[in-house]
Amino acid sequence: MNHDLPKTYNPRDVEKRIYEKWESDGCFRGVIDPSKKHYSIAMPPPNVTGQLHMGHAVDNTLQDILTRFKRMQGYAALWVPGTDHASIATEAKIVEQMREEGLTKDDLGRDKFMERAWAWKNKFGGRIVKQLRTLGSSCDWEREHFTMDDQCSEAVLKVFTDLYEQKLIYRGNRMVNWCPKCKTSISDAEVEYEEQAGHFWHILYPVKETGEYLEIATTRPETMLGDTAVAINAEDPRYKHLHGCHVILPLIDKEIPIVCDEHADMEKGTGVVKITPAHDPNDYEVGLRHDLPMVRCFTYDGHMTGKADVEEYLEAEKAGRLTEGEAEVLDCGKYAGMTTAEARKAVLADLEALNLLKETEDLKHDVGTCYRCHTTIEPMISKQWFVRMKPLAEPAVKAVEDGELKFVPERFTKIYLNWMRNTRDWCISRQLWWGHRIPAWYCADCGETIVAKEAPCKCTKCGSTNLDQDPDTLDTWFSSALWPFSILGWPNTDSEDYKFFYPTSTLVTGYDIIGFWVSRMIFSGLAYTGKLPFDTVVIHGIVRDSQGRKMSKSLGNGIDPLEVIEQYGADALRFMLVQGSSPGNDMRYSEEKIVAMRNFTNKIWNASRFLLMNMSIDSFSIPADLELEDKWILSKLNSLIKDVTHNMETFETGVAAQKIYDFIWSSFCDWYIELAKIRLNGDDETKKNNVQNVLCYVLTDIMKLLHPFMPFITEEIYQALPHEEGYLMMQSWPEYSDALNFPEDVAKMERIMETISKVRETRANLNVPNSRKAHVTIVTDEPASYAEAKDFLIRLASASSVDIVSEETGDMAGMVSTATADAKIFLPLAELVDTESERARINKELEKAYKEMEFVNSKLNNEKFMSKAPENVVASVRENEAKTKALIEKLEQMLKAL
RNA sequence: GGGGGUUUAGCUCAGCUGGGAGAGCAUCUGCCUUACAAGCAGAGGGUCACAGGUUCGAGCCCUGUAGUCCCCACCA
Repeated sequence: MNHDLPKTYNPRDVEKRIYEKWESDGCFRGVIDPSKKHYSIAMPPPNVTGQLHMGHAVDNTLQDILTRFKRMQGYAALWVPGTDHASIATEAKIVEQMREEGLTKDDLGRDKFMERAWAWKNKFGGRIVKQLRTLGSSCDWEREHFTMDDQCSEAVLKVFTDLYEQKLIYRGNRMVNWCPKCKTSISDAEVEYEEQAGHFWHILYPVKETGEYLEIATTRPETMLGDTAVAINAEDPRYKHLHGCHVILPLIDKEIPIVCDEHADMEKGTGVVKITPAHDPNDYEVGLRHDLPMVRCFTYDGHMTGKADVEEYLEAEKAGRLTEGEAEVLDCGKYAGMTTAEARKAVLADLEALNLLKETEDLKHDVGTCYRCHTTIEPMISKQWFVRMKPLAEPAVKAVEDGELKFVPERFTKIYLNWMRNTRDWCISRQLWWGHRIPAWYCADCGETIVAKEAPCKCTKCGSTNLDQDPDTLDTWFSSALWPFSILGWPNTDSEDYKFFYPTSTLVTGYDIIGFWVSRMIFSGLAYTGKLPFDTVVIHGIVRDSQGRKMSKSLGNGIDPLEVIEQYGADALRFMLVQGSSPGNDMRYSEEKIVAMRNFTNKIWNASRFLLMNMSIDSFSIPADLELEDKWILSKLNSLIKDVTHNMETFETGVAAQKIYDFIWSSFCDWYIELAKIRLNGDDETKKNNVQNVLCYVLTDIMKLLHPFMPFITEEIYQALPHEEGYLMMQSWPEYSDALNFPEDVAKMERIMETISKVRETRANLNVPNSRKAHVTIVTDEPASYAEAKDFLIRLASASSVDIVSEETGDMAGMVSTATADAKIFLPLAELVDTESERARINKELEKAYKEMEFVNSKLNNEKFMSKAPENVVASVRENEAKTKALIEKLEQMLKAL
C-alpha cells in the first residue's frame, strides 16, 4: 500500500492476493497447542458437485467470523472444511448426463459407473472448494475431507459393523418411502409433503354375508387391488352386525375379512377404511395387528405388478430366499404393467361401469414427495437396513434436556427435541451406487448374512465361498452424521487431532437440516465417542430475494454470491449478511444494502488513506499527554471493545457488526478525525506526533474488531499501518482496560459536542453556507470547561472566531441565539432573520423543554416511583431535571432579551 | 390437528436479562469544507398489529384476538 492511493477501494485487487498469502503462509492451519484451549468447527460439508449459493455464504461467513474471533482471542482454532458425496443428488446428475449420451446405469455396470462418478467428482469437486476461498473462509485446507475418502469411510465401516453387532442395525422387510423415479427408498426425513388437489372416491364393496354395500372413501383407488381387509371401529353402531363378516373385493372378486381396528375412525368419512398393508403405512400397522396378508401390487418402478413379478416371487419362495415379513405379489391381470396413474384411471372406469363408484369428491390433501425429485412417494414394503432409533435417541434427548448442549436461538431446542422424541427407525439403505456400499455379504448357499469391514473369503456358517455383497449403499446422512469426529481421525482415538480438537465447539447451520443432520450428529457423537460432538448449535435463517421469496432454481431468482463478490467484494457481502440480522431469522437480499456496505468499505478505506497521508511515525503507542478528544475516543473505543466482545461471545454477531459500524462512521470519522485535523495541520510537532499515535492506535484496534467480519480490507490496511510483524488475523483481540476510561472527559467532550451541534443546527436552519464563517459567542458559568470548544467550533461549525465568556453583554441582544443546558450560544447573523421568526424558534424549543419538564416532574412527584425505582434511575431523572431547568431558564432569558 | 416465527419510520430491518424508540435506503434543505459526493452538515417522518393484565414504569414479561410466514403430524 503506497500513500498515493485511489479514492475508491477496489476489493478485487486486494482479496485474492491476501487470501493466497494467508494460505501459503499457513495462517489457516489448526495448530495443536496444549497450552491453549481449543476452538474447533466442522464445516457443514456442501455437496461435492454443488455451486456456492447464498446459503453457503451466510453459513460460512458466520463460521469464519467465529473462527477468526476465537483465533484472535488466543484459542487454538481449527475450522475443518470438506465436501459431501451427496449420494442421491450426485447420482441423479450423473445419470442425467449419461442419459444425454443415451446410456443407462445398467448399460455401464457398477464398476464403469463408479469410474464415471469419481471422474465427475474429481472434475467438479474442486469447484465449490475454490469458491469458498473467495469468501475469505479461514479453514484449514490441509485437513480438507470428503465423506467418501478413506478416513471417513473407515468411520462408516466401524459404525456400521459395531451397530450391527449391538443389534442396533438390522435388516428387514418394513414399510418404507419409495421414490419410483430415483428407484430407491428414502428416509422419513426425506419425504416432503406438498398440498395437491386430488379426489376422494367413494367405492362400494359388497358384503358377502348380507349382500349390502359398504361405502369406502379413498384417495388412491388403484391400491384396492392390494386390499386384504376392510376395517371398521368395534364401537361403531352402524356396523356392529358386520363383525366377522367379509366383503368381496370388486374387480378381482376376492374375499377379504372385515376387521375391527382403532384405526377406523367413526367420525371420519363413512367410518370404513380399506386396508392395503403393503402400500400404506397405517394399513401396514393394521395388517400387523390382525396378521393380514401383505399383498404388493406395485413394482419398484411405479407399475402394476404382473405375471413375471409373481413368478419371480414364487421362484424366491421355492429357493427359500424369502425373508420374514416379505409381501406377496399380485398378478394385477388386465392392469399389470400399467403405471399407477394409468391404473387409477382404469380402475375407476371399471368401477363406474359396475356401478360401484358412488361419488367423486374434490379434495385438497398433503401428498408425500421425494425431496430431491418431487415425485410422489409410494409407500412400499421393502427389505432394507434400519437403525434402531430408540436406544440411540434417548441419551440424545437427555443431553439436550439437561442443558449440556445449547441451541442459539434457544427456541430451536424444541424443534430438535420434537424430532428426536418422535423419530422412528431410520432407513439407511439406498438403492444407489454412489456412496458407501453396505458391508454385508450374503451366502448364496445357506443364506447367512455376514457383516464385516472387509469382504470375507468364505461363509462363516457353511464355509461356502459363494458370497454376494449387498448391492445397496448407505444414506448420505449416515456418513455426515459422523462428520465432526471422522474428520478428526476417529475411529483412531489416539489421533492427535481427535484428542486435541474433539469435541468440536460450535456447529453453525441452517434450521432446515436440524432433523437431517444436527440430530443425527448428536446421537452419533454420544453413541460412538461418548461425547456430544459440539456444545453449541448456532442456527441461522435463509437468504431470501428482495421480495422475500425463497431463492430457487425454478424461480430463477437466486443471487450468485460470486457475482456479488466480483462486483462489491467479499467484505461487503459478508457484512451485509450479518449486519442488521438476528440469529435464526431469515433475511432479505437487497441491492441497496450491499451498496451501503460497499460504501462502508470505502469509508474505511478513505479514513485509512487520510491517516497514511498524514503519517510520519513508524511505530505507535498511547501518548502520555492526551487531549480531551483523545480521552473521549479512547473511552468510546474501550467500551466498544467490551460490548463487541460480549456480543461475539453470545453469538450476537449482527449487533456487534452494527456497533462497529457506528463507531467507525460516527465516532471515529465524523468526529475524531475531524478534530484530529486541528493538530495534524498545526505547527506543534509534539502534538502532531501525539495525535498520529492516537489515530494509529484507534484505527488499529478498529481493524482488529472488524477483522472477523471484513478480513480482507482490515488486513490490507493493517499491513500499511505501523504494525507488529505478521498478519492482522494472527494478532490478539483487543481487551477492555480500566486505565482507558475517562468518564469526566467524556462528559465534558459531550457538552462541547452538543454545543457544536447546536451551532450547526442553527446555521442549517438559516441556510447559512459553510463558506460564510461566523463569530460564535458562548456564555457559560464555567468558561474553563469550554476551553477546547474554540478550536473545535472553528473546525467543525464554520466559526470564524470564538469567545467564551461568563457574562452576557448588551451587544448580544440582536443576535441569533440558541442554548444547551450549560451554555448560551450567540451568532451574529441577525440580518438573516427577523425578530418574529427568531422568537418563534425559541418558543418551539421552549415548548419541547416544558414538555420534558412535565415528564420529569410526573416521575419525581410520583411517590411510588421515588420509593420503588432503583437509585440510578432516580438519579438520572434528577439529572435530567436539573438540565432541563437550566435550559428553560436560558431560553426564557433569551426570549426576554429579544 | 399441534408447534413456532413474525407484525417497530415510506421500504428493509436492528433493538443485548423492562427505565421515555434506532440504523440503512428513500424524502426534503444547504454544502464539491484538499480522506471520502460511494461524501459532509441539518430536517421531517413511528398511540412499536389490536385488546386486556402484571409493574412506580412495557416495544420488551403474561393472557387473548387478528394478519402473515414456516415447521411438524398417518388423516382413509
